[in-house]
Amino acid sequence: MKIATWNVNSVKARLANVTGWLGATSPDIVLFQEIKSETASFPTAAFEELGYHVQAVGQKSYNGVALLSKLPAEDIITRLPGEPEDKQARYVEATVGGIRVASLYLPNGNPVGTEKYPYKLRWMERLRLHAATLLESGMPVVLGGDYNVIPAPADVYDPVGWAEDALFRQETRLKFQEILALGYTEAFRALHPGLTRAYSFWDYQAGAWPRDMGLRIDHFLLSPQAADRLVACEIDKGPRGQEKASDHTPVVLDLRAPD
DNA sequence: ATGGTTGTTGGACAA
Repeated sequence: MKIATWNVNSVKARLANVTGWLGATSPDIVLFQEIKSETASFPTAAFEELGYHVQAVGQKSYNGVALLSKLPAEDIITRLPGEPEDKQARYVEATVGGIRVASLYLPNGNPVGTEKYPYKLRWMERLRLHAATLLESGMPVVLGGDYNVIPAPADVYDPVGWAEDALFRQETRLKFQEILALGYTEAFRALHPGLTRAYSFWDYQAGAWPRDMGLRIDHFLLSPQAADRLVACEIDKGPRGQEKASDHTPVVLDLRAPD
């Protein structure tokens, strides 16, 4: 079972790149972030033609997530619990093929010192509480998406320069570690300990892509029942080098079939 | 080098 996560930075501006990659790669489940589309205007038909069921959760201009699946999605939720007044479209979760899977777009949090950073930390605490609840089900759980978290110095081209950024500062990394401490496995690092320059995002500015000035901020967190089935987790840098690329590139998880 | 780029939208904001 292949599951891909990809911050596409506008699904409409990226439609040719995205459908081309899906046609070639054919993941069973696809998690999008930053669709930048209202739910009603999401290009559902283009993905149905590729054989996917489509769950899109959008808003005007910003944010937005989607979950595509070759098998039907059941028991869908479209909000992260815990702050009902939060209307930002950042979360969708469903059961597909016996796996509880989420597409999440964690707040960026910059600039630190504005309301954006405490919002990020509150959102992370809500995710921690919900992730704990999900473990109680005993189902395999896969939480994939753009976490806007650089977990460790090896995951950023310039750790000193990024020390106080909302994606890397100590408080952010500790909160991410608290989620892992519940019993979740970060799939890519578990399979590639010590690997450097394995990035999933390169800014559009200042030649970040040709200079390989990247960040690893797109992750899969796996419950123990999902981690037991972990086969592979790879970053596909191909799409980032294409014309009209997103600033993120897809990460692909592979889980073996249950015993 | 107080810069640079992309997307939504139709100016300013988010990343």
